[in-house]
Amino acid sequence: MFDVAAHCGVSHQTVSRVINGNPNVSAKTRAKVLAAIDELGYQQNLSAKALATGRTQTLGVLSFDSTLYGPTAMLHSIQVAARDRGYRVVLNSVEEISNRAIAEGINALSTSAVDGILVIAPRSSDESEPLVFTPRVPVLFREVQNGESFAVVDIDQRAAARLATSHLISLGHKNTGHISGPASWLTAERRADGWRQALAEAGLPEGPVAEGDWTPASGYAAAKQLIQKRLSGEADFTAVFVANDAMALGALRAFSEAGLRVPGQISVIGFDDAAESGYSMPSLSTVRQDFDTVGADLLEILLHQVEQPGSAVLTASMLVAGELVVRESTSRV
Amino acid sequence: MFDVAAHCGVSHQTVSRVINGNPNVSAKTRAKVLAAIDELGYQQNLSAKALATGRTQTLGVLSFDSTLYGPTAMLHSIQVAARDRGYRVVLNSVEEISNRAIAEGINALSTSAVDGILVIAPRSSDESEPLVFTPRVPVLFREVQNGESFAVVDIDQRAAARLATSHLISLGHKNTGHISGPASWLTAERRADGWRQALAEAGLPEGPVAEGDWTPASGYAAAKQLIQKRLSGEADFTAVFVANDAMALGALRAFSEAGLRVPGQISVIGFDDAAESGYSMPSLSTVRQDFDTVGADLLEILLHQVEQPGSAVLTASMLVAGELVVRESTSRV
DNA sequence: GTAGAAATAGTTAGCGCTAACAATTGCGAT
DNA sequence: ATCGCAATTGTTAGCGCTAACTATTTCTAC
Repeated sequence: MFDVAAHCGVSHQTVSRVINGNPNVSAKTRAKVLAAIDELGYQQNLSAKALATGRTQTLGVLSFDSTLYGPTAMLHSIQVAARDRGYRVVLNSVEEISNRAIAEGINALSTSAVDGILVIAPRSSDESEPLVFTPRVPVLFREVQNGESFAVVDIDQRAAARLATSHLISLGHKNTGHISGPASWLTAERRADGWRQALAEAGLPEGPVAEGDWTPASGYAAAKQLIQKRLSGEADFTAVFVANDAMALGALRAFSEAGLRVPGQISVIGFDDAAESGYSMPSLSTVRQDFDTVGADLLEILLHQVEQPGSAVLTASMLVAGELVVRESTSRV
Repeated sequence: MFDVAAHCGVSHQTVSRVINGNPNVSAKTRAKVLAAIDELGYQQNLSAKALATGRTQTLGVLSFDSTLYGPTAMLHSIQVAARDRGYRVVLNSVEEISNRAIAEGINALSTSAVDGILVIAPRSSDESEPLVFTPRVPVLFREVQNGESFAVVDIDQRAAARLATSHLISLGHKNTGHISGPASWLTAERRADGWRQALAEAGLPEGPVAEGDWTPASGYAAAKQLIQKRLSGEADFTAVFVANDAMALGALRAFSEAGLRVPGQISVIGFDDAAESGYSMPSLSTVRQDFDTVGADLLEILLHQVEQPGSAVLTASMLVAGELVVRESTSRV
């Protein structure tokens, strides 16, 4: 910066003013400085700026170590939203779904010179050890455990699961099973909850449940378990709500291999509306999650706290509704 | 840091030494300082450290704006590898596949206080405008255009595509079509190239080609085009090499709707080995890409340049082979 | 007991930038 | 021509840290 200043005979402060768009610089000087910057290929040192201002124009995002559809789609939305708002993104991810891992991840990010932290990593259903961390910057969660009072913006998982289940019920299904995500995930728990609620509201019994790990392979295995229960007479069902599309795709194959026609004998509905879901055979009915809206809202709220530090922290939760997408895999009984 | 020093009656430099693991501190002093740090909840200011040392322990990753399997899997691998090596990751992504966008992305990252930059964004097949940027830090590419002399580590796209095509040829297919990725992607071009090479080596003619955009929807549409050509007698084929699994899934549906049995009448092979591919009906033969190896190798080379700045820049390209995964969608003629 | 080396701790300067204030310039009104 | 005010530009200090040096203590060998 001093080089640039020397090169065109002004003070370093004037250069700083030009770079930061300060209006109190004459057009002539500005042009001169700009030319010198260009000529010398000068680039601002962000560390020094951060040290002087205490702001880094960088947000930390704590995500989850996986290539699952949900987390990656969420990350992508956030990143685009952050860039639109002029913020950089530092990425960190947890390997494990637990409060301890999340607290560690937040701490790691908070030493990373960020102005705020967004936690989009899935939360654990284990609420025995509370999440404790000492935030130096605003922290915003996409998902919170019951009883936590952090601000949240998320898809309304429970309501969306109820929507899917109600769709099955409206088609006349009296016996609906569920293939859930891992019990350790809060999201899995909430989707299972929504399924249970919808059945209870309709006065219907809960069908058989099997647990998967979100992968197609696990959905395939879980569906086989359900089929086994059916064959053994332990439990019957004519419809299944699967907690994500990837597992639903695996389940479709398991049903097909068992000679059960979908939707003829079994209706299947998934969750996510992944790109593939419209092209399976049969194509998959599902619930679409609008990650872009959630990402934009999360960022909006976090930046509000970052940019107006004094203002009240929003604790009201904003829940975005899921959207039912009906395709071929569900039909009347 | 001065607070911590005052709190336990040492100099700030001693605190700095403790934090940075300098051995010239007595065990007693170290314990005292550590206790004070803990008590005061002190956290190091990364910006100040970066300013003083000129190093940030942060790498910039330039990715591509999408939720496509390849880019997200690659990003994930890199991020894990970087964390293992003690580096933070700043994420930036291009919206468009072009040299101009990549150069802009690199420049944006290079002002972001990073020690090195990894470009995993797909490259354009348009080589008319060369990629120009002024690196202040080491930059490593996953993919380079012909004639560029930057270091590269990548899956050997051409060889992997040849592998897939040779598999079809070895099953006796004399007429193999191709559903390609967007012509603007270098990767798509190279996969198409591999397909062409394999056919040429076997002395077979090139079957019909249709272009997609990597999505299942586009694969479905492209397959319909091929089917149309078949019906009109314009071109016949008994096998198709599809440039990624997502499009292949769409193609499977298109063939099924047209009453063409896979693999009975048409063999289909994809590329990627996405999680879903083992559970489609029929399950998809494909070529697996080992992103973890590529990610780890990329990081290795970049960090070598970052940490030993004087050393020779590796320009030799390391190409990782794809692995053939044979499932149900391919069979003998 | 003492010299001398080794281990440990403290002091000073400066990384590149911005905030706050001080100094200069330009320009219209008198 | 002179004044006063606004528009510009310059000066100084300091953000929190580490590098390089200097000072002190501790230990060993004689």
